[in-house]
Parts: sequence; C-alpha cells; structure tokens
Amino acid sequence: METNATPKMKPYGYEICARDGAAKSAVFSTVHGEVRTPVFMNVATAAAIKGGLSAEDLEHIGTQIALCNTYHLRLRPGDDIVYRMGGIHAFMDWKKPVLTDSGGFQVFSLADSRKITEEGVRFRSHIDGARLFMGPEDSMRIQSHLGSTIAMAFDECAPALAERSYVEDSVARTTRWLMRCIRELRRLNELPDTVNRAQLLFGINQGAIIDDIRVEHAKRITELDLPGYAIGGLAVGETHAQMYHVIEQVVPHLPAEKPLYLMGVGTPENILEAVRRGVDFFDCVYPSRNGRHGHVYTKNGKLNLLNKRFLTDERPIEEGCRCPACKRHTRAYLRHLLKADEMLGKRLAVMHNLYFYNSLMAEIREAISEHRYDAYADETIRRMREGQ
RNA sequence: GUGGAUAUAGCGUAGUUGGUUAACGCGCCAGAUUGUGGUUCUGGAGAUCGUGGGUUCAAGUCCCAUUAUCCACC
Repeated sequence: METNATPKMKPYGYEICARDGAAKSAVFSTVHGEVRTPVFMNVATAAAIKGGLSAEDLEHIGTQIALCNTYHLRLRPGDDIVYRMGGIHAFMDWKKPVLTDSGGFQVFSLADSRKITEEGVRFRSHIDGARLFMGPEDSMRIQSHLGSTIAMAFDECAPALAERSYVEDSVARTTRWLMRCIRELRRLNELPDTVNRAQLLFGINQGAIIDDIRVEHAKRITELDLPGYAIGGLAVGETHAQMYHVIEQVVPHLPAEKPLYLMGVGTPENILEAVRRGVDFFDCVYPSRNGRHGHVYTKNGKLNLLNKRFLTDERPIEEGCRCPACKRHTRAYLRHLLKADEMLGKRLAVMHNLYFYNSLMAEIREAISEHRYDAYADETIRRMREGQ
C-alpha cells in the first residue's frame, strides 16, 4: 500500500546517454558524485596508489573513482581506525567515489594461506602470520566501516581452470554468501553511526569458464535486483578468447540498464573488447604495477623505458600527452630516474599510465556517444599492436 | 731507481694439488605480470683469461720476458 510519506532520496542513479551496439555510455550518480562510464577505476589497494601518488595527483590524471581493498585495510591500519578517522574518504582526503573490493580476490591470490568453509574464509596474515577470519558479514561490516561508495559482495574467485564439481560447489556457496551480504549491508545501512548509509552493493557473477554455470548464476543474482553487477573470476589463467566468450555468454542475462563491472581487467585491448561486449567498469593493477617496473603505455603500444634505446631520447613518453610526466620530461630523464631507482621515476611513470588509461576511457565514451565505437576500437587496437 | 702486489665479459669479482662447453653480481637485451603480498620472476647475448714465448698429453692456473696499474721504500 502506498503512503504519502516523502519518497526517500534515491542514493544512486544510472542514466544511459548513448548506446552503440552492446557498448553503452552512461552517468552513474552517487552520494560522492558522478562517474561517467565506461570508466577505469584507479587501484589504491591500501588507500594509496602505489608509486607515491597523492589524492591531489589523482585530480591531475583524471581519476573518477578509486578502488580500495577490504582485506588489506582490515589488516592495516584496521577498519576500526579508518572508521574513527571518519571513513575512507576523509582518511584519504579523496571526495569522489570509492569502490571497495571485498577480499574475495584474496581468497584466490592468497590460496596458499587460507581455508574456505561455509561460514567464511580463514586467512593467515601475509604481514605477521596472524589468523584472520572473514565471512560475508565481516566483509560487509569492514566495508561499512570504510564507508566506500560501492561495496563488493564477498565471493570466492575460483581458478579459471577449476573442474566442474569444484566450480558448482564454489558458485553455490558464493550465491549463499551474496544473500548474507545483502542482509548484513541492509542492516548496517540502517544504523545511525554508519559512515555512508547509502552504501551500494554490487553482486558478482562466478562460474570459471563453464558456460551453463555462469549463465545460471547470472540469472540467479539478477533476480536479487542489486544496483550493479560484476563479472569476477576472469583473467585468472584462461585465454583472452575464453574470457571474451564468457562475457558474451553472461551479458544477455545480466540487467542491461545497470552498471556492469569486469573485475581485474585489463590491458587496453582487453578493455576495448569488453566495452564492445557491454562492460562499463574496469580496474587493473597493470598501469600502476607496470609503471613501477618502467613499462609505459602509448597509442603505439607499450614501451620499456629501461631499454638502452631511450638513453638519449629527447621525446616525451608520448607526443601530445598532457600528463605530468610528458608535459615536462624526456624519456631519457625518466629512464635515468628509473635506472637510479629514484622514487620520482616510478611516480611519473605511474601517473602517465593512469592518465593514459583515464584518457582512453574518455575517448571510448566519446566514440560511443558518436556511434563510431567499433571502428574506433578496431583502429586503436591495430595501432597498439603494430607498435612504434 | 729498488722491492712487492694485481691483470679473467662494459664494471666488480670467483676459479681447489694444472683436467670436459671459464662461474657469479651489477650492467645490457627480451619476455612475463590482469578484483596488487612494493622494487618481482623467467630467459638470452656477451671473455682470443693484459701481451709474447716456454714446460706439459693438457695452462686462467706452472716458468721466463714484457706492458699497464697500485702500494711501500730511496
């Protein structure tokens, strides 16, 4: 029965501006501001982008949304500390949206030091060996303490090549965990002292590379009517062809009018191909990790700045790039900094790479809104493959 | 000038009583890395062992000469 009470302010919105094939360009509105999609989330696992970037730097490289990690922040400094400091936004002095990963990926990446039960996962801390138990309720409570804009469901990211019986059990458990996440976050969002009472929950599709398990799971979680969905468990050992195939299988069974996030992906080419298939949120450690290792992205492919051929190269990483590294510095100088293990070298390389990714996403949005996405994607991929 | 020491890959070194394709670190080159365990991992190229002679079945290794460098002394 309808009441006359003032309707609650909607804590989020998702407005699709343009479609081009399966690709879509949209504005995702949150209590922390808007995100224009497709978007690349800049990975700040421990509340900082590795390589020495500050919140102020993120404004210069076009970051729309940052990604932090529940497991890592639980261990250090502790979600209770972040909560006392006013939540992750105040703690980092980053006002724009933040998505927190649930710790589900650590179930995969720390497979040697954890044990899975129905209740949750027992980890052995990689820092000091201490025991840490994390179940769906714990992950939600930690994420609520952090007060991120978007919380991710606590799932199990299973290896891509796991066998059917294992994947069936794992996915069924991940579904049960999702129900527990929903119930717990609903409760937490009602509490008066919660940092962000409009915190959103995204569900995560799993199923390795087994089509029918993936599709059934996608249908099942779509019924739960969450504000957004993710495809997890990819880029963990399968081929690119297998990854694209899974996306194609699953997308028709997830809500087309909601944001779709492909977790942990990927290379510029992976992103271009996934956008083509309907994905609009991404994150990946590549631009930051590769930057720290001296690999930088350009429209003509990836460069290894440590190579000798850059010893006296007076050009910027990429002609015309407006990032803080390219506006002032030569490849020769950056190579020297990286060789000499100066912090500045990593910092500039990471800033360039994230600027590159963020700019790529802006180009993608523009191409979609002008209905020329396929041609744009094909041409961009071709140029990057052909190299210098 | 006298005495001593050292010469092995671009740099720094290891190499046993002489014994197969001379080893290692850095550097160089090329890969890898996908919801980050913060400087990682895997390959590869590169040496007439200062030079000339000698001993020996066999010399980076022993002997002689020579050159260069370093140290001490006059």
